[in-house]
Amino acid sequence: MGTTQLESVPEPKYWHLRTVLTEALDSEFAVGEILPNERDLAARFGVARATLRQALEQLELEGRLQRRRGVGTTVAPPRMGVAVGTEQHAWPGTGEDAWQAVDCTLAEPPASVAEALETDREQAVHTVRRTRMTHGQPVAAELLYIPESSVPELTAIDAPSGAARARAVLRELHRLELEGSEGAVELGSANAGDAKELDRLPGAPVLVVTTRYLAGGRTAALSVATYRADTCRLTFGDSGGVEIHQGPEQRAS
Amino acid sequence: MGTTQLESVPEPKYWHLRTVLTEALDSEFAVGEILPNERDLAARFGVARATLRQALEQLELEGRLQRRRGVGTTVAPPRMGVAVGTEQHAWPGTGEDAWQAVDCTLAEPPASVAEALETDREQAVHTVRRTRMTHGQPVAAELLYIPESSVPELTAIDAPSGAARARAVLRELHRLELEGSEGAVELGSANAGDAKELDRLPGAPVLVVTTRYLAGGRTAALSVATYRADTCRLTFGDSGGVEIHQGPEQRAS
DNA sequence: TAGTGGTCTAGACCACTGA
DNA sequence: CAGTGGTCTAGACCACTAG
Repeated sequence: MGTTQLESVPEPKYWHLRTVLTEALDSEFAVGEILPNERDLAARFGVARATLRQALEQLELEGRLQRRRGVGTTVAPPRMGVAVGTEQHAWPGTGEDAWQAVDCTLAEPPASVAEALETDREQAVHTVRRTRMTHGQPVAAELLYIPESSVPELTAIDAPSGAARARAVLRELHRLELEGSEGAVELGSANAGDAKELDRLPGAPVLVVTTRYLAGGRTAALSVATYRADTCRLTFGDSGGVEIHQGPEQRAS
Repeated sequence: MGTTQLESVPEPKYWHLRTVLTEALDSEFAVGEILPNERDLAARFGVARATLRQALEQLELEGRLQRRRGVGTTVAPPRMGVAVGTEQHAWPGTGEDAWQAVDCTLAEPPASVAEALETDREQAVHTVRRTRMTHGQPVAAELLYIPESSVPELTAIDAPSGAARARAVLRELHRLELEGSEGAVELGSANAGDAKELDRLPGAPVLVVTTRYLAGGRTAALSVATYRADTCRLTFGDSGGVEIHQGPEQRAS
């Protein structure tokens, strides 16, 4: 006899579980604390492990939990506010932001990048790979595409590749007068390369920030940065941004 | 279809499946086309249905697929660019944006909202609920919190609630001189209410845009808008934003 | 009513971490 | 090594949509 309650609109078990766990996290657990393992939790709630995991995945997506294979599930700290708006009027790599140049290559870009850059497909571009650290943790991996024509003085630079060359390219880019920028934010999933740099598994949810930098009436550079969606809150505008934590469910009927 | 041997780092089946399906979507399917059902697809690839679903979930998260219960899985169109940056210097509800007022109530706010508004907890706020439509589809649900002190002339307005009152509150709000705004974007999951307005299931991934509007040296209004992460690309800056579609996997080792 | 995606189960094995 | 989360299976039933 299964129908014991559930009113007229039966709620999925994993969703109800998410609510229960959310309340438990708010009231009974401290940041960094380790939860019981999945098998114990599933038994305690009387559900299959897969169902329990579905609830944990939700909470991880919301930045409430952090799961590490071989270690356990811990209560995550509030998301870090990461400024991306103040850079809208500054070249990448200026200021004291915590970007760290990793590598730089010169090659033909993917077709989609060439299109966005409005260059010929054969036009080579410098591809600078950078990592952004905040509070000692990697929060973003970026690919910066700079057409050769944006930094013509660089063709004869010494360093063939590596971080030194990346910094040289940025230095040269900053000689241009930035006229403006525009960008977009969307949800994506980390590919193998980004996942490794962000210390996550492939497929982890990321916020993809695409920015086009304008100078000399053209697109002088294009940035595609992937931010860890579980740990980051992207802030725009003058100060650090607003921090709102959704309270308990609104509007139950 | 050579046996691309899995080297020392075996790739999960669902991840490999995601790659294969991505390539198939790029080359063999048109937008809106219906895929074979999950049971057939799973059999075709020789995996369990749950594994196949894990791959489909990834693709849905990336905005490549759209799944509807009772109907099927279809190829999703490219994400819509939705401007949120140009509003940074305009009050909500001005301009020709496709917001539609739904309701308005006057009550004490949740604690987290009161804190962000920098008001006393007992200070009542107008809560305006709006929906944003683009291309005939709902893309965002918003809760706009306006302290009573921001629109004092409104205390004696006629309409007690409903869309009419919502519009009246906005009208009154626009009499203030906007001094600036700041905001943040983060990943969240739709609660029951937002999910219904966005035509999604609870837990669906959303981009939560929190904006604080400044006027008279105070926070005059606070907006919490949830955008459908599967169909929306949030654009900032002057024009429509950059559109980059990640090509095939980079950097296989 | 037939067919779809959504939920759930009870197992199994694997990859990784840390003692 | 023992214990953790990650992957995978082969089923089952349910909620929803459309003809």
